[in-house]
Amino acid sequence: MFIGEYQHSVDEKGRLAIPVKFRRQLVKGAVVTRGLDSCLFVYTREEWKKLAERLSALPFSQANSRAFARLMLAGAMDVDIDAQGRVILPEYLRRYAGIAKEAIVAGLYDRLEIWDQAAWEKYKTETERNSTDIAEKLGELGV
Amino acid sequence: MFIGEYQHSVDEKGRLAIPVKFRRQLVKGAVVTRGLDSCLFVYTREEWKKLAERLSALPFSQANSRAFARLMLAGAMDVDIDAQGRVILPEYLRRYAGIAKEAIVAGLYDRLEIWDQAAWEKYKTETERNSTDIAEKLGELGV
DNA sequence: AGCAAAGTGGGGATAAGTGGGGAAAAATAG
DNA sequence: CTATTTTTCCCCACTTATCCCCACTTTGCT
Repeated sequence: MFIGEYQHSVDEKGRLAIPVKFRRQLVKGAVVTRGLDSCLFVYTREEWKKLAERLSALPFSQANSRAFARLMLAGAMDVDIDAQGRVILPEYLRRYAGIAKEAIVAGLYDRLEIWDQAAWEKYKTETERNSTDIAEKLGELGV
Repeated sequence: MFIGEYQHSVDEKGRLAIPVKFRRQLVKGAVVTRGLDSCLFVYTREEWKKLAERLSALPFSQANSRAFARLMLAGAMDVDIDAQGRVILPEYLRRYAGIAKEAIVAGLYDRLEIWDQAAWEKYKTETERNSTDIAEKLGELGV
């Protein structure tokens, strides 16, 4: 399970260090995808497989499920961790998440999220300002 | 398992390099056919066999399922990977997909798709605009 | 303060991507 | 049936990108 928030830099080759705490769970490989709110999601291979199977099971005769599966599956990239504990983020994913130099790696229980640092700060302050509203909505969900 | 999105060029002889990550699964040969949304589908021989059987089992009485089966079955072409990891795309398939010079090879779990680069970009931006409800769809999948 | 472990950057070897030439095979005409 | 042309396939070579390894820096702990 992934918990915590870490700041790391992305070098010129697009490499990003995975925090030590998360490495052991990802040595068998990870899958990085376009996530929501302009960040990237990182899943273990097993977690990803479950998701991909559900996506590929969507009827391919229907235009919108075809489109959805294409975005998710083609947008994904499976990556390996090098000897220094880093992964290479493909250029198109960095561009999608607007990751320049400094990135945030956050653990969200069953996945990691990778954010551009500035975007993360912005998102956090906005969310904190709205936190009472969000709390009310969570209440509606029975939490 | 095919995932990810790769850009490759088609040379004057109609040859297209298969991304390294996909080659091992296709060394035994592949089948390229006309796909949906003006792209080409690529299956392993085994996957193609399963699909072809399902297609030929479609109700013969319905005009549109007949047309669909014809599109895919009649357009299919058996291709081999050369020593450089490339396949030759027949002229009629390149014309069908509008592939000029730059092509995109996308992994969609159990098949590859080959797109003309410009067509792919266009399709993606249009789809992204229409799927602000990605979150909802992910929710439906239980993610 | 010193040691160890993690983070970061870069250089060199190796593999992948791409284009083109030539041999073998096939097709067509004489 | 043979000769010439065309097409297909295989191999070579150059360029570019990827991967692997080494080394320095920083951080945290004893």
